[in-house]
Amino acid sequence: MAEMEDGRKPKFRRRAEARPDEVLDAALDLFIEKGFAATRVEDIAARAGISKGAVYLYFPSKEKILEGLVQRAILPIANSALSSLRTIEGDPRPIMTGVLKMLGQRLADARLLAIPKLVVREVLGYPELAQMYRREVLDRVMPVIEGLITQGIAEGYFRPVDPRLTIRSIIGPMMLHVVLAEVFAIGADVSMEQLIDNHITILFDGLSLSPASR
Amino acid sequence: MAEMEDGRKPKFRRRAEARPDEVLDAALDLFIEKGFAATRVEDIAARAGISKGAVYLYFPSKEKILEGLVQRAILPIANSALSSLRTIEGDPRPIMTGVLKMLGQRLADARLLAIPKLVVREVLGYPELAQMYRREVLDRVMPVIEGLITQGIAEGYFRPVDPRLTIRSIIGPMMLHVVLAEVFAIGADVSMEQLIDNHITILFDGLSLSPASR
Amino acid sequence: MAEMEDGRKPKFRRRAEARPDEVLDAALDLFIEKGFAATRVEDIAARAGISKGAVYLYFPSKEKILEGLVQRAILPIANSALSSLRTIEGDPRPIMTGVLKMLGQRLADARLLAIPKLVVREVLGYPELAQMYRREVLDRVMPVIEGLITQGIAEGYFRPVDPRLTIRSIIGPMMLHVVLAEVFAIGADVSMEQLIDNHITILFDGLSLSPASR
Amino acid sequence: MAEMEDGRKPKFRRRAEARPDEVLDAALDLFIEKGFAATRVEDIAARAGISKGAVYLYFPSKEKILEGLVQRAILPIANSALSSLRTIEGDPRPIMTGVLKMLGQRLADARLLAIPKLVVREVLGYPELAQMYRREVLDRVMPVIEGLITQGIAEGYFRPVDPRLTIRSIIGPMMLHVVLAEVFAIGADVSMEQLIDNHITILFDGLSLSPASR
DNA sequence: AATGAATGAGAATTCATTCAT
DNA sequence: TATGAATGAATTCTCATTCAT
Repeated sequence: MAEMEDGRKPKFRRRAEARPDEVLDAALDLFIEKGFAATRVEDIAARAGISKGAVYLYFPSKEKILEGLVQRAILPIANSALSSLRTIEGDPRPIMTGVLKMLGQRLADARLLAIPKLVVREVLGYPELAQMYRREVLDRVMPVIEGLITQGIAEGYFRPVDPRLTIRSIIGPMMLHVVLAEVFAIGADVSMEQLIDNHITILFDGLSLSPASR
Repeated sequence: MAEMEDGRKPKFRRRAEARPDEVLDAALDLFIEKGFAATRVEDIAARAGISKGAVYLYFPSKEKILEGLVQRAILPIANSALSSLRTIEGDPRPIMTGVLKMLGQRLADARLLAIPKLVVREVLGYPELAQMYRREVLDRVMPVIEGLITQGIAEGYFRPVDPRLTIRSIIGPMMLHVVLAEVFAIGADVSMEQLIDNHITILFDGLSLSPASR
Repeated sequence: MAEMEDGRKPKFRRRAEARPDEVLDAALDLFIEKGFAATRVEDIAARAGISKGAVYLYFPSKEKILEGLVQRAILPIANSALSSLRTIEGDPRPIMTGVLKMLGQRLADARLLAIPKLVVREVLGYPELAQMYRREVLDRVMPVIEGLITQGIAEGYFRPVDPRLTIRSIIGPMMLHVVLAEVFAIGADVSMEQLIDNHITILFDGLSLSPASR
Repeated sequence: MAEMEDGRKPKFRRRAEARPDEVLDAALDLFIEKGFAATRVEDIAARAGISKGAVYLYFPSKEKILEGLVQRAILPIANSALSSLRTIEGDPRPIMTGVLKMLGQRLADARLLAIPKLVVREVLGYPELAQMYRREVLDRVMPVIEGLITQGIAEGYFRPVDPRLTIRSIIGPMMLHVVLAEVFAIGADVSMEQLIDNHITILFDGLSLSPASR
């Protein structure tokens, strides 16, 4: 399509409105692979198929690429099903189960997972990244789950636990699973689905065998 | 020499064998504060009260300081009460509760927590760090907890869950709590004790209100 | 096309031959403001209201813009009243006074003054600029003034001074005034007119109070 | 002295307290020759006989080298004979003549002259340089000369001229001479001494031939 | 003629590591 | 042992210039 008759690669590709996104894609790959600090702007450029200078046409600094990456990832979350979730009457457990499975799917997508990983890794150098992530993602998602808990308690489905703390009991296991797998290569053979199934049982009904079933 | 007539601090610890440890202490402080990459060897030296060159008398490279830090932190864990824990007969729940509280205490100690944080953050650049941490810490601690679960199931205290997955349900909430607090400044007002209490209830008895208590 | 229904400025001067001049105008403004090195070709283009690429249609390099600027400023000087000044008989002092006042006026015009300032500032990088300025301006103007001096001496109006050196005594004060004001912000409240009046008195009659007037 | 037995150049030269000065010397040479912008830090290092990195041991930035250069040049001026000049009674003309000759000598020293040249050339980019030079040099020197004029007027030696303007008539010619010679290569064959002699005549007694001497 | 995306050489600065003392 | 001056590779960012459209 862009090949030239004489076989040379076209040196310029103009009016590429997709460029910033291509840069972000390249950067994400490399940040995942080597981390932010260890990735050179030149590497990003090379992977995006453009020159070093061209990167600076779209992003004023390497740091802004990181920011752009987080921003781009965050946008769709605002519109996600999750954040618009408003529980109606009735048992919140099926909904909560659904939410967990959805989160599980997202965490299984490497390019989606890469963003919070980046944020966590780079928080010391770029604390505003974590603030942004918190504001746009956590502050939207966590209240929804807390709402489910609160409602479940009010309607007599759940024990009178502290919703803010309970959210950690709900999500934490998935997070630990990711950390073990990604950082320590532990449990790579275990699927997120299995984990969620096992976890939901414990979460809702407890680890203890009820005296009745003994 | 130690006369201090001139008012300067006497140079105690000449040829002190504690030097490497002082370097590690200094490094730990700085790695916590600014991260590995952003910490200069000169900063470490300054905080340790020695010269830049002297650091290299004890550690052949900056990277080896990081390694030394993890190694030093890991040693006592091998000998810790936890890893030598062998459950006797009977209900494993009190023991498990004790283990969680002990972990909670450790996570509350910034200098102890700093090590896994470092490992997580630097895993891309120094994967051998994570391997070491896994081998020395996780591979010792996790089987103990898994053992408790397995035993609990065998003795009829616990539901027949998957022990390897269940460990994530047990520890995960504490980890998420740490991440939320440390990275996103969420829930700084919540104490680890409160979290553990809330979590233990759910963990053992489930979120659901048992039909009996309704 | 020139309808302006959309409210945008119509692009008058299509293919205008005035373009190079507009580029020079823009460049002069910016060179005055920030200096040659600190001015980007893109800035010049923006101020000239054209694209970066278009600048290169008129000037093959940034350096040639500088050259063009000096050249353009120099042309009218060759044809100026000054250079065609041929002293007639009689007292050269009124003429010399007139010349000084004219120079004073020119130095007060920022855009005119900018050219020698540029030449002086950029002489190290572009010595040919200084040569050009010398050839076209100084080598035309200085002999005229020297001629006035020589004639004044010959006709008995002036002391038998060295005309080549004396020209420095005539023009120097004005130049120092400009440097003090422009570079060091000294004497911004003093007008060139005042300076010239004060200077002419001294120049013609000396600082010393004549014995007669004592 | 520093030669090694095997003939290799010594790589390190330690505890050189003269280093900053050597860097400034090297920088001055290069700034004179090529200007500030066109001089690379690496060039300075090479000429100072050290590595690029070593320059940054002594100066935190290229800009600070420039600043240091001006600062170093300025220091002795505060203690110079000129600034401590306090006229006693009597004819100020011999003193003024002496001052002019002293200034003339200074302007003839290329390394001394280089500083104000630098300041003038770089004022746009580093206006604080000009402020410093003004504060430390001009604001000390100019009042002294103005004082001479004022005193000369008060004691009846000088015409009632404006001292602030007259200082331009006194110094300006020397400055123009320098500019013509340095920038435009005009009058390289004329010595500063000749200029001063010619100028002093005009300055004190005027260009005009007094009617008496006609 | 005109555009502006793209290039790439170049320069300042940093810092882990070395080594003369 | 200890120092800290010195090194130099590495990296970010800039901008004059080119050229496909």
